[in-house]
Formats: sequence, C-alpha cells, structure tokens
Amino acid sequence: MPELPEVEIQKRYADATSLHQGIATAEVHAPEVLDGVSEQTLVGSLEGEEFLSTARHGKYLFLELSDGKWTMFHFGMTGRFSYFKGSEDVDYDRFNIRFQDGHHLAFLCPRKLGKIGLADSVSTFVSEKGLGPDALSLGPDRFLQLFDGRRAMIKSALMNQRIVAGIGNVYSDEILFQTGIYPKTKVSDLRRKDMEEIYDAMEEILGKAIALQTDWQRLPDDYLITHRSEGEPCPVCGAPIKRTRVSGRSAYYCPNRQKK
DNA sequence: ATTCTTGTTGAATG
DNA sequence: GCATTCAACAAGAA
Repeated sequence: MPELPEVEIQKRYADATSLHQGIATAEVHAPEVLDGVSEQTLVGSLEGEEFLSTARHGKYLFLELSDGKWTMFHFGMTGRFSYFKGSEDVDYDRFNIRFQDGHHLAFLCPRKLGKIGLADSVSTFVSEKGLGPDALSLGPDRFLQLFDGRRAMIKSALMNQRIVAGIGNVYSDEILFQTGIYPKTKVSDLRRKDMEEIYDAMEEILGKAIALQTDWQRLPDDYLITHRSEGEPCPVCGAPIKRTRVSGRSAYYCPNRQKK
C-alpha cells in the first residue's frame, strides 16, 4: 500500500472524512505502533481537539491538531485508514479515533509495522528524521544535486529516504523500467541525461498513480507494476522479467531493456 | 513448512 | 566522519 502515491491517497481520504470534527476519544489496540509516545500522552493530546489540516512528506502523513501539535502516521508495509460509522468490528484495528458524531477513523495495520506519533511541526519531524525533500516537491536541478557523487546502486539511492523521500521498492522498479536502467547500476556510472530521465519518469509515474487513485489496474498496460513477477513477459518487449536482489529487497527488471 | 512481502532502524562495514 | 548495506522487526499470504 504505502509509498508516496498511496500515502497521498490516505491524505485525501483523511481530508474528506476527518477534518473539523471534535474528537471524543481514542483507543490504542496495539501499543507496538506507538512511536516515541505513550498511550496516555497520545490519547490525551487527541481528546477534545479536532483535526484542522493534513500534510504529507514522503511516506509520512501528518494531521494537524487544533492545539497546534501534529499527529504523525506512517503506514509501514500494510497500513491504511478506515473511516466508518457506528461500532463495526474492523480487522487489524490498531488505533481508533472516535469523533463526537460517533464516526471512527481507524488505523488498520495487519503487520503492525506502521507508526503513530506526535510532532511539534512537520519540519522539525523531517529534520529530526533526516528525511530528504519530498519526491514531488523538488525541481530537476535539486534532484540531480542530491544524487551527485553517490556511489550506491541507483535503486538503493532512489529508495533512500534521506536522499529523496517517498519512493519505495515498487515505484523505484517502475522508474528504472521506464528509463531502461539496470537497477544495480552505480549512480556514479550514470550520465547527467540518465538522471534527468529518471527525474522525469519519477514525476510522471508518481503523478499518474495519484491521479488514478493508485488503482494499479488502471495504469497504462506498458507499466511494469502489473507485470511485476519473475518470468512474466515484459509488457514492452516480451522478454521474461527477471528478479534480483538490491539491498535486501527484490528488484524486478526486464533483462532485455535494462542492461548494464 | 518455508519463503515471500510495497516499511524503517541501528549496527556493521567500507 | 560519511555513505552504504544488512539483519531484525511482525504477521499474513502463497
């Protein structure tokens, strides 16, 4: 679920459902998801407040509270929001906010790898975490600058949140697929033109995914995303997709179109 | 049963 | 000191 486009969709979901309603109470069902905050503190700072606005940086989502603080959400690998009426039972409900009108905003997270915390502001959080700029809020010059002099493999670098925030395993594969670059290529071996193409592909792909509500089925058929498994024919040239390992994760690529 | 998985982190390594 | 990689984390799906 949760790379930049998916988090952006969660942001819009929160915008559409959860702003400007009094928070009656909140419940922590899985303390594992708390990040540097006690259950008491988190619940205490939510009760009686309301959410005023939302902000996103990379894969992190922030909900502004009426007392000026921010609630931070990170969705891990499997997290998402669910807004519902009444007291339905929802699977994997790790944290639940009940509004005064009886509606709920639940943080569902089957694998409990998501995180919830409190922050004084988005910018202090971002600098404390050492996150790079958001992938959709920087120009090509800054982008090239950030990758200048890097020795890492391009796929690792794209996924490195300290360089640029928001790109994960799936979208980094897509970016390299569309630019025809082998995932293990060293950044220092890429030409300026390659990096410019990577930047363009990044904007294009993330933007399109958001526009389509991250419904991967609706993405163009020549995207790797829906053909991302070993042996499946490349949607462009038909060669069997291969899998390799890049910094501990599976990288899928077309051996015919993405060469060293 | 085993292996896989869209995330981050802190320790280990170069 | 810096950049980079790796194992660990947890639980569900194939």
